[in-house]
Amino acid sequence: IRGKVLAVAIEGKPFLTGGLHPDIPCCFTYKMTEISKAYEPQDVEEKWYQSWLEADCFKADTQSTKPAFSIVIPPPNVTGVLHLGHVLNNTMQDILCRLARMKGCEALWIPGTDHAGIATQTVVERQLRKEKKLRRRDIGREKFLEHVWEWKQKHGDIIIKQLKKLGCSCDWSRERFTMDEDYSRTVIQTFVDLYKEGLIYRGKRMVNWCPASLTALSDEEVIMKPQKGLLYFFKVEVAEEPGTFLTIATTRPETIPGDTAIAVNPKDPRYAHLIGKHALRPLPKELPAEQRKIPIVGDEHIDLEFGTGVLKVTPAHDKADFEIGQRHKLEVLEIMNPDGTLNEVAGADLAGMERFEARKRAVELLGELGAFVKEEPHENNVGFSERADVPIEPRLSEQWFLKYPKVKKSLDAVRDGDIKIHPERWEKVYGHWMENIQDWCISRQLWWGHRIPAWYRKDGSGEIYVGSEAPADADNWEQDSDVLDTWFSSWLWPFATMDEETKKKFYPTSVLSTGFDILFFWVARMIMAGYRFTGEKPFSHVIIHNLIRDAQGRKLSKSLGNSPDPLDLMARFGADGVRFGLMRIAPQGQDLRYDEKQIEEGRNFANKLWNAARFRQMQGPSNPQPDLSKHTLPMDSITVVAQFDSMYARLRKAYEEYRFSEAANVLYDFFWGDYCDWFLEASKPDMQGEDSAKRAAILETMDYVLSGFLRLLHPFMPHLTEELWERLGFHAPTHSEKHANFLMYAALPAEQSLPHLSDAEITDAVETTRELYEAAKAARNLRSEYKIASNKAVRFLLRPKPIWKTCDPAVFAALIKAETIECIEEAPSGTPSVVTQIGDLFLPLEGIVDLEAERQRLTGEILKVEAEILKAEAKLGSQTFVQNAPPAVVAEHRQRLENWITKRESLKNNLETLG
RNA sequence: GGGCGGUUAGCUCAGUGGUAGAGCGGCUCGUUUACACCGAGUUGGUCGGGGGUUCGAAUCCCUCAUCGCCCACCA
Repeated sequence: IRGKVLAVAIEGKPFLTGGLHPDIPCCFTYKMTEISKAYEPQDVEEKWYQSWLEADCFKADTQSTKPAFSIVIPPPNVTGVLHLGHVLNNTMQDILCRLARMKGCEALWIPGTDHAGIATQTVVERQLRKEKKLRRRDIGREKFLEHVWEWKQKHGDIIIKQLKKLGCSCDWSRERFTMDEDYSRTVIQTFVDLYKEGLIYRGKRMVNWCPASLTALSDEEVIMKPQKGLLYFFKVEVAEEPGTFLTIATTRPETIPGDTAIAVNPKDPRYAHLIGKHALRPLPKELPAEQRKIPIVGDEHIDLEFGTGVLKVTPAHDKADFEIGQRHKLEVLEIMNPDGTLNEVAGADLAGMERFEARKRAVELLGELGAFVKEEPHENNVGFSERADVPIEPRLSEQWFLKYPKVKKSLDAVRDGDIKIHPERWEKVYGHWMENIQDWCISRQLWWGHRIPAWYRKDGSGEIYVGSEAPADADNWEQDSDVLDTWFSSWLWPFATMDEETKKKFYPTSVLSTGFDILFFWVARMIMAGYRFTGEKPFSHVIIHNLIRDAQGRKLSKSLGNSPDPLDLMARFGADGVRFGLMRIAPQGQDLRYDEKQIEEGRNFANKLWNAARFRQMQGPSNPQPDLSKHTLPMDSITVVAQFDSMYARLRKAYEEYRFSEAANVLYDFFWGDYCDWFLEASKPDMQGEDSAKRAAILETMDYVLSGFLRLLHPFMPHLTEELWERLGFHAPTHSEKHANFLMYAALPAEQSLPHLSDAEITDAVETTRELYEAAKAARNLRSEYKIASNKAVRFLLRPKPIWKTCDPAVFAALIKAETIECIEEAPSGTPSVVTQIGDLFLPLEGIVDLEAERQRLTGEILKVEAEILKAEAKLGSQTFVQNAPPAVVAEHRQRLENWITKRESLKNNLETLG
């Protein structure tokens, strides 16, 4: 189209009227689409995710010559559905990956899921019981596992689909599952290697037994909870001294039949003389006294202060007692079945009873025997099974254990900064755990998992075979029925997910992002596995984020019903809105309180950006690759670009420290405040103005800032920015020729936007603009004082200072909604005024002004200013300050004082003219 | 019992030595052609208490209080 464009209409409705001057010939072709006023994310997000997938944007190339950046996803449970914690964690990872691509790295993000032994098995068992009234033992191992696999096929990719909705740029072609064939082979081989090295051994030890899941658990899977219970006191007779009784305090009277000693501290004067004698255990009562006779031993570990200072020792059912038993070679008497019921050893009265029932019964029995003394309320810590949420039972059983490899190396790696944990304080926690590390019980009495590659000879010879394949004469052997702890597979995750080629390019990985709750379960173990099996660290940086809590500070949980569904949030606010909203409040090192308001803010910001882009689009086509050096930039443009640069600098710093909320806030504040509230508002008059060069310069500025901002924001809000990038038609140097059209591969903007201007020119513009904007605020304040409607244009008078000469009156007028600004030399009498750095502003409102009120307002101002002056004078009057403070600080105070004094003079002057 | 972290506006939190900040909420005004998922203005704080270092402390040190978390075999 060549000619004069007066207006543009779409379907008969005027669309582009205000933006073009009728006398300016235009030459452009412009594909116009009507843009809706509010951003509607759903279609946009779906569309772009598909486009990225179709163009293979997430696929990492092992042959690439670009520097590598890699992350492995903390594999969510295959049973899982997305919760807010996943959203937080995976958004962070996505941001880092997308940023890396824009920095010119070859980024790989490996996704996958974890088979989650107990969790998955429990879910499937429950379903089986509900739907088919079957228990797993009814159908046998093989059939049961078929059910689990079936279930996994059906539900296993739910969480993966949800991650896609969130916009995660994982390389889905490399999705892994901890029970994949390759992966399983690695797990088994690992076991075999460690066994051969002597680090894995089998032994009968005290383990944490879960009577509900019927399996052993690692120490990490046990959660200590304070419980209100009772401390029971009962007495036992000393066998050698009939009539002498010892009173014992215990929380677990039901284990009395399992007691094989009484222990006292040898330093305890009350009891020391009894050491070596015997006591008569009251239960089971049917046993003859001779069989109830147990030794009284002396042990340093007995606390003289607690209870009566006499401890009953139950080596089979208490960890500490077991150790005392070891020290004194005590008999180990098991009185409990795996499911937590008492067995016949406990005696006829208790046999078959559930453990808590048995406790009550035992107390009754003691009473009947006259051995019961008293009970007291007592609070103690009881270990609960993390999964089943029932008290665990310390139990002696035959299990497989791992002596951790490379402990020292792993400790040093973090201590020496080879692996950095963010925030740093977690390094201490890590160090503490590593220093007190205990052998890891790795066998689980479950079916769902990697079966332990150990075979026992059927002939009872006790011969054990451990290997990655079954022994040749398999018929003579029986495989161990247990499986490995899930974490025994996940600790290999960073490298077991990679083939040789991938490892060469992408291992060690760059960053690992996870919650602090699995620092020991997973992170520490991965480090040790990394050093042991690859000879290298598995990752260089660990980002630890904290828990999301609700507005009341409670943990988010299904049972409390306070756990919002991220899919619902994404449907209502858009994935980008959820991502951004959450990132803005995701500080490190502290739990974050979630409130839907914050997600709403994310959505609002998306809408703000959408409309700012829409505003630009209405002014005509944008320059795909804006170039500021071709224009004479007005002051406001220089300022906003300088603000963009300093925002970008702060953003880089925030990224360096992995401070995502800082990064999000920096982006938010610049765009909403500097760009929209000030720059866009200031530039509006020039959009309709006569000066085409100026208009072009401003449009170029908008293009420059938008193009840069979209790139910087992209990692946080990938869909929306990609959409606007296309709509505005921007181009930038790309890091992938194949994906040149995608914002997601665009190079980041230059760090210096105005290299053609001198520092002085920039500082000058920024300073002047700041004064002008400050003055605008003061003027708006004055309008508001006099209740002038914000849409009403009024006349202002200005007694200018020299700086006014460099300001654009039209801009100022627009900012303060002035009909005219008339420059004057003398303060007019009887007129409300405000004192600013660009001059004294007067608001002539004849007849409306309450002079007395205005006088009071000005007097109040003067008082405030005088207080400031006094403060400043006191400061500068202090010799110690002037002598000791840095000269720059002193100069700053001097300048401040001068400004206050000038202001006071002006105010006084204006007050006088009121009459 | 050991360790770590928090305590700043009504709420959620920034702010690591130089004039106490943001968002939300509250209140007032406004539908002006980017945006009511909006704009303008305004109201909120002796920075948990006490002591110390310093010319100067929300910021560094000590101490107390309080809340939260992690670790630990007082039965």
